[in-house]
Amino acid sequence: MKLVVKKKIVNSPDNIELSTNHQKLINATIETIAKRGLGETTISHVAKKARVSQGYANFKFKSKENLLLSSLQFLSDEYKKSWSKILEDQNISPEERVLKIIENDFSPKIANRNKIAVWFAFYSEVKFRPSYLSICQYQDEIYSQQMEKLIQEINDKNNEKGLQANEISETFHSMVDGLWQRILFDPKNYTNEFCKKLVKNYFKTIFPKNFS
Amino acid sequence: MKLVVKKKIVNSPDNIELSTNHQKLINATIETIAKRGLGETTISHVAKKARVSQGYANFKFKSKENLLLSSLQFLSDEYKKSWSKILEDQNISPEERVLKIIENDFSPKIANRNKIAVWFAFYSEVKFRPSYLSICQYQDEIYSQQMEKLIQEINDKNNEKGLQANEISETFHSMVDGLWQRILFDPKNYTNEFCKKLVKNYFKTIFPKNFS
DNA sequence: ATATATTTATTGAATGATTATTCAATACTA
DNA sequence: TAGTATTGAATAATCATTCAATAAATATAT
Repeated sequence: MKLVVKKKIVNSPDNIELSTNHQKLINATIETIAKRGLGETTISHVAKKARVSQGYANFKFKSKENLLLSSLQFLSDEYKKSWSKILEDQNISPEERVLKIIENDFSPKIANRNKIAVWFAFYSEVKFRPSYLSICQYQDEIYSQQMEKLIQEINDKNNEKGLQANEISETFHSMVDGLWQRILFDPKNYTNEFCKKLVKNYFKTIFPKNFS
Repeated sequence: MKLVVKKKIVNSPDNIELSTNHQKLINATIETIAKRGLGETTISHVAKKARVSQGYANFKFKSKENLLLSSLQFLSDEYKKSWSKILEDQNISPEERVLKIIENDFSPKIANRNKIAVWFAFYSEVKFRPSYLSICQYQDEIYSQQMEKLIQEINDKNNEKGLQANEISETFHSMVDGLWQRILFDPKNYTNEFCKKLVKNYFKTIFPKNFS
């Protein structure tokens, strides 16, 4: 009756057919939220998209809430992995590293309207669900810490403006969050390239010698 | 059975007892979203908080959707009024105007965790409800336009960095949105004063001569 | 190998709770 | 008295969750 596919192969978010049911359901959840919003996301929609029964989805994740939480965790891990790679890369100057982080933050894989809509769906619940908040906070915190360290390195070489690394890092971080929001609201004007340019220009203003 | 209060007096969001039923319901909606989130906001909760019957809330606004929309419009108008006042004020330099706008954007009345949570509740639906999007877009657009004009004035006097007014204005706008988000996530570290400082320092960096 | 037993994975229909919406009945006002 | 404002109980729809039934996979015995 049911299409039988090979199981337990890989987590491949892009190829739903090759994933485990666990991963299929998480991907389907993210796609459903991107398409309909959190409020209109039902177990039934998700199960249909993942090609499993409604009952199974609930059984596998114990509750809808747990499925949503797992999906947020997946998104967060995915993002973290992408910039961790940049930080692990050794032979590279802090300036280049900053530029690569900007490229990553506004790459189409990260900063597209679907993904951002999903992030905002979870953000909007952060005040009411401590479990969502802690995932988002944790991510923010390590990102901020790493970024501050990086900026400190640049600052040590060449700090004309007398600004603290912490301030620059917070400002940068806020800018990125704000620009993501603007991609959601007004993707025509806020293209990924335009956003990158704005952020790069911010660094040029702060460190004219380092970012030409 | 029901407490009778004087009607049709004033729109006073802070004193629910003195408002019209229309305004009472809008205030109650905003308070309920702030307390429980959009997903857990029911007509029944709102009606209870506004001290009217559930049926009446629906009758008055024709639908829940319409009540939510009216509440978003109210929030948007409230914000717009506060900065329009600053723009209308004549005898004032563009620099002072910018500073006043920053003060306003991070005043406790505007940038508190409850209000921001409500904004984010609506933001999260913007991709799926064109009516929400158009209210948010319209607000953003006029804010951006006015801000750009203001920065152009400053730029004309003293543009060391060779940056375009448009770019500075977009950067500023993104920073404000991003900082609001951070007040929601991490109010301990992102106090209103800290946010103001970050934004003011941005202007100092761009226009060192104008913002001392 | 083949048949059978046991365990695990998956289904889908039933349940019960929640909730927007309707509307006839009632209270209030002029 | 007529008209308007407001109620609250009934309705119908939606949905998360449960669970007995079935299918598939694996182990065991022949």
